[in-house]
Amino acid sequence: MNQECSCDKCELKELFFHNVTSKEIMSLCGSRVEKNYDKGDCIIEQGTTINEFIYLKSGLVKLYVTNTDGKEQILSFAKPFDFVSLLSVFSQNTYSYSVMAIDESTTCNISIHDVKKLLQNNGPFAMGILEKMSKVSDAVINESLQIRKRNLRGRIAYVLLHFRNDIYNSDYYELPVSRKEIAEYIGMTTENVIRALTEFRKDGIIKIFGKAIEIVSYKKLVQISEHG
Amino acid sequence: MNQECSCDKCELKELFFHNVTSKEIMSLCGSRVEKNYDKGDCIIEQGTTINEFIYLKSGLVKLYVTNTDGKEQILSFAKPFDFVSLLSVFSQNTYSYSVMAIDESTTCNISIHDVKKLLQNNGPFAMGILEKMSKVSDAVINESLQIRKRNLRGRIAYVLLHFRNDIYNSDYYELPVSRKEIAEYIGMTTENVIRALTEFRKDGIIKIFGKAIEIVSYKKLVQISEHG
DNA sequence: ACGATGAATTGATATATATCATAAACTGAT
DNA sequence: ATCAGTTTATGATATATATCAATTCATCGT
Repeated sequence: MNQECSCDKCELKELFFHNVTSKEIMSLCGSRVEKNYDKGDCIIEQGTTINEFIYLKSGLVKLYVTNTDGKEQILSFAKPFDFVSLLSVFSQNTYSYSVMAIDESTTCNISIHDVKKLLQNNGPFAMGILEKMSKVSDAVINESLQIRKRNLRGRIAYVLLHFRNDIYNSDYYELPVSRKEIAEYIGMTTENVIRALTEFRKDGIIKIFGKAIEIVSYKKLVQISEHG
Repeated sequence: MNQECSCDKCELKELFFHNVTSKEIMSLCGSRVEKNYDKGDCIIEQGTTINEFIYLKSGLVKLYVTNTDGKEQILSFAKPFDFVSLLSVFSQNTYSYSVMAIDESTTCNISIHDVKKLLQNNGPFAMGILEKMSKVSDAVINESLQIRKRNLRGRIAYVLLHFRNDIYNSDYYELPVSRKEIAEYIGMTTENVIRALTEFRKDGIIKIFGKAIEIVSYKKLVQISEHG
């Protein structure tokens, strides 16, 4: 809460606002708050009022919407340096999706009012935000298209590669999500997610130890992702 | 090309940039070009360099990507006041999707360089763009989620209602797209799109005269859209 | 250590959707 | 008016996915 301001040392600063001087960033410091979340903690709840601009300093989160029938659809997984409260911030008063930590996470929260004030007065800062926002939206939309054009096996391969390449950079990793959550992400049933994983295991493409995955044949996984 | 500048009279101006003075908009006028397109004309081709900021003054367009296997996925339909070259403009050098007129359309094109220059110097203008961009991205993402959670019948009902409510504001309208394009939009086959339409017709929910659709029972269509 | 709850798994079956084949209706160019 | 190509339409069949049921496995709190 009242921590010593350390924004000028923040390793995230330049990534976001590479056109903005240290001094300008510092001006946000007064209202800046860091928050820690455990796995499973809710960071943003769909429907609540937006009054902070939130980005992820460390950890991993899922963005999802809850439908009227109670079912959840996962929009995207966000990793550090991704703005978490990005998509709706400038167009709506309330969040149209929820965000939950799927790993221990730290966010940096800034009063939306202060961000807007800075935007008005600082062109390069505005450009930085626009660029980042454009990138994040693009990524979410592209992800959705990628998933939609694949069948079950292709979708599972795509997800495994997504974690491999975009999150963990390793052929061995712990899935940060349940089979059910993978199902909610790719729009298929939990049972079929499990069946596809089992198939891949039986074909020697991956090894499975509970939540841990080892990619044995990266090549085959890419092929399945691309051609079903 | 060299038309008399009439931006101050442009009815679109205030919708986009309600915080920006007439004078500021005028500063863009030098590089502003209007272009007309016939139905079927390509406005933006996926992969080409982005050097203009394009928005739709009148008409109707489809945004789509062409996959490596030649198949097309329709992202969204855009109507006047929607930015057409929006999503990638600030994050990429080339378009990641194509835009085609599906009705006679007019666009207003502004040099992207000039827009960026104005953004740097004009906070309220930047805020206006941010808001609009946020809204458009939100809409595209939401559309995708809406479609994904429905089955064939629900998707068709959703699409018919989309044209009804968001584009034509009438229970009777001419579909601006082929059955194949509807299929590319909702991610199902052309045959099944046709079958669903036929079913609705046989059930007395809609009437079909070629491309023309008459919604007979709005209520039932909503019900199908919501509960399959 | 215990039971309780939810997660992962597997199989049998039902359902939805895709594919393939065919034909009629429509469209545009000559 | 005619032909070629495309769109719309319909049926038969194959395939993919969902649903339902039952079981094991893991995890959490008392």
